[in-house]
Amino acid sequence: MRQTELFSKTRKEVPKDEVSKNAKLLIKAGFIHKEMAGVYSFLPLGLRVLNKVMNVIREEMNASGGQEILLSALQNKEIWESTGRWSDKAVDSWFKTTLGSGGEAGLGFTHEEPITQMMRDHIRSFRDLPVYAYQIQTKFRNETRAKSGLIRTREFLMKDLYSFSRTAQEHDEFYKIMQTAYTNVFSRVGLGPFTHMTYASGGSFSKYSHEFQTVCDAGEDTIHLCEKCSIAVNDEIFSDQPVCPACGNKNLSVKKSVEVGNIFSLGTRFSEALGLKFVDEKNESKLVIMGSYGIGPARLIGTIVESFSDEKSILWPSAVAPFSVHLLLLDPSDDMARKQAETVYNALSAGNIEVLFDDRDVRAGEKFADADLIGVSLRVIASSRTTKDGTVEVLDRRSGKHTMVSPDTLASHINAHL
RNA sequence: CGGGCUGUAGUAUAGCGGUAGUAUGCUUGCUUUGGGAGCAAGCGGUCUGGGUUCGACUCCCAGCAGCCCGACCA
Repeated sequence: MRQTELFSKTRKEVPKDEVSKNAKLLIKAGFIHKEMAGVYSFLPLGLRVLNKVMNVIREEMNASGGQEILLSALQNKEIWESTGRWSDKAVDSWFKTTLGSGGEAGLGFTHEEPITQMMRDHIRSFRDLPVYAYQIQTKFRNETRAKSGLIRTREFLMKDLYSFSRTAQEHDEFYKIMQTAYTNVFSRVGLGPFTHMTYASGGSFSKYSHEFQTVCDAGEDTIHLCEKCSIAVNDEIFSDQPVCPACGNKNLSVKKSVEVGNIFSLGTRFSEALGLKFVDEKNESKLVIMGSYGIGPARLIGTIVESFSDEKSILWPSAVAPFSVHLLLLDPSDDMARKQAETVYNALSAGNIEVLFDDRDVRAGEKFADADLIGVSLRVIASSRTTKDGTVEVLDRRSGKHTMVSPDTLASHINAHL
């Protein structure tokens, strides 16, 4: 993509109402737009990152047997009444709205109820199970205090997968598959080294659940981490579970962290309330065993920025970078340099390498500053200097190494560094 | 939801009960061209509603919005 055609702008100063590093940088670099407190829109650059994150998640969910669906955001009050979760006392973060016809509807903050209800149409026999369905969809939670940029918002995307199993054993097997899938997701988006499976409260569903917590100063959670096992215990249950659940280590270190994912065993809480049953091999009617598994893709982006940036620049992990290469043309008025840059741009694009081409008529300093901010790790520079011997300069921001590369071998050089 | 703070050009800030200033941005021109360059001219502003006052951006009240601390986070 040519930067002259990118409508979003970088800015030198950030609006004073942003405090968190992730929101500051993402707004400064033109990835997101703040709509109101706790509500952000995605601009072209931000959407590219979001799509990459969502595709990583999709690939892992699909590989685990998940089938993608899309449930409605508007929620039927009656279904929620049958599980006791419609009242504002039970759930204080509901956004509710009045229908033109006079009734009430809610904007979904999660989807256990509607999917359980829906599955009654599709699950009858043990032959129909197990079922694993997921969606990536907008959730609404009326947080009394949004904060931390993309980490805690009122409207946010969530990948939520729901599992429907015949037996507790079948459920447990899938639960472990999800643990692996989640580990893969966080590892692929670059957060693996800082992300730890964490024992946590099961909320209203069960005694315990598992969270995936990324150690990060911007986090709102506190965990007790076993450095040996990379497993942690959430502070909320630490009094019940004061040692590492895997090795019994008592020397756990206290860390601030962001909850980037969680997985719950739901048992029959929802299948019972909504009557989701199946007939087993012996013609006996049984309740379906359920689980739910969530990841917030936008929160994940916020956490990635918190983890891989300084005050002036982002450095995206390559799997989620908006582009693979940022091509800078430094002397746009030099015909030779422009021609070289155009040739490189066309060649890389033809080789299916995603290139952001800074073809703007602005000074080198501004291009460098913007490129640092936007955060693509591989930078290719064409200028009146590089036309002299026909090579272009490649900077790998991760290592800080500059290399002069001939345009013929550029594509393979880049593929080797992605 | 309790407590606190703040609303001045697109953005960031200053100031004052009496014609609102600076930086940045944007427009135009000239000069520049490997780290947000320089000069010149121009564009653009007091959250909303009441009150006090001869006069309110400034003081008072309310509303709305935003931020911070705490509580909450299924």
